[in-house]
Amino acid sequence: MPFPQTETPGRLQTELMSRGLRMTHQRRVILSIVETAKQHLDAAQILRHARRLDPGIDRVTVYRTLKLLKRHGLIDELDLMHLEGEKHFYERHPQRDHIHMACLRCGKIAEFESDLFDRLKGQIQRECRFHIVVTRLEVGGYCAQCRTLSATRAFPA
Amino acid sequence: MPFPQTETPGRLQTELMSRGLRMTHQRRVILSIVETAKQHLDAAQILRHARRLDPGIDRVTVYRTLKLLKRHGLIDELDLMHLEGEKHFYERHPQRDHIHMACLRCGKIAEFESDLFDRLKGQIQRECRFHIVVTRLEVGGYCAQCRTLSATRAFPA
DNA sequence: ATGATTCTGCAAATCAGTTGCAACAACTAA
DNA sequence: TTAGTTGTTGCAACTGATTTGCAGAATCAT
Repeated sequence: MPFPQTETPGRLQTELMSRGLRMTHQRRVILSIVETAKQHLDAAQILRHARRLDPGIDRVTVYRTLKLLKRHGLIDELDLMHLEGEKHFYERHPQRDHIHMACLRCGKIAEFESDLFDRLKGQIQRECRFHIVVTRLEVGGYCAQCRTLSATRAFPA
Repeated sequence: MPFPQTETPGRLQTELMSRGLRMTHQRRVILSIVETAKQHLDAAQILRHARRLDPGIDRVTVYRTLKLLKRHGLIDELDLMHLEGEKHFYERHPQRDHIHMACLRCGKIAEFESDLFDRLKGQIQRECRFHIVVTRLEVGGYCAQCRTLSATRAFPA
C-alpha cells in the first residue's frame, strides 16, 4: 500500500531506523507529517492529518511517537507562550536554534536566528559549565502590525 | 486576625492595590507566599503553603490569583523544560530577565543573567520590530556535577 | 515462515487548570 | 456605621491534553 508522503524516507525516518527502532506503518505516516509541515502543529492537528492517510491511527500512537522523537532529539517541543491553552507544538529539530516570537494580539508566530543567541549559548556552556542539550527561547509581545494598531486603539493621545 | 507574613505589605501587594484591585485575605496569603518563596513553586505547592496560613483556601483561588498576577506582569510563569510533567512554576517578575537552566539528570534549576541576553532582546526589538512584553529562555542539559558523572557512567572509555 | 519482541488501538484514568453559580466580603458612598 | 454595589470565593462539576494497562497485531531477525 503506497503512501505518497513516505516514498522518500526523509531524514526523521532514516534517523529513527538507524537507531534500531521499528519502522511501522503509522510511524511512517506521522513522521512524514512532521517532516513536511509548513507550520507548527500540535498533537491534535498531527492526528487529524495522520488520519487522512490512515484513518485507523489512534491518538495514543501520535503521542507516543512524538515522545519518541523528542526523546531522540529529532523534534523540538514548543509552548508558544501558551497562547492557545496548554497544547504543545512540534517542529523538526533545526541545525541552528532559533527564537520564537509570539504576538499576544494576533497570535502570529515568527522565527528569528541570531548570532547573539549562538554566542549566548556559548557563554552559558562556558561560564556555567552547563552542557546544553535543548534550548527554548520564546518571547511574547506585539508584532510590527499589531504594535501600530494597538497604538491607535489602546493608547489614545 | 494577624498573619505574620502579611504584616509588611510587600511589593506584589502594593502593586496590586495601586491598580485598584481588591485586597482580600486569601490574596494577601498567596502573595506573601510567592513573594517570599526561596525556589520556584507550582500551583499545588503554593496551595499547600497557603493552606497552612488559611486552611479554607481553595485551589481555584490560587489559580485565579496566579492568573491575575501574571496578567498584570507581576509574576512570570515558567515551564522549566517540563522536567516534572506539565505543571507551571512561578516567580516574581525580576527587574532583569534571566535564563533558567534545567539539568536533565538531577533536575536542579539554575539561573543566569547575561549581557548577551539583554543585547539579544534589543536586537529582536529592533530588527524584528517586535515589542517584547515577556521572555522565556529555558535550556535543558547537564549541570557541572552531572556532566562528570555522566562521563563516567554513560560514556565509558 | 517463525518467533521474540516491540507497537498499536481501545478504554479508562490522570493531571492541571477552568467554569457556573450562589454565598460572601471589600470597598464606596451616604 | 451602615447599606449597597460589585468583585471574589468555595464548591462541584467539567474540560482538554496527555498517559497507562492490556490484549491482540505487526515488525524484523533468523
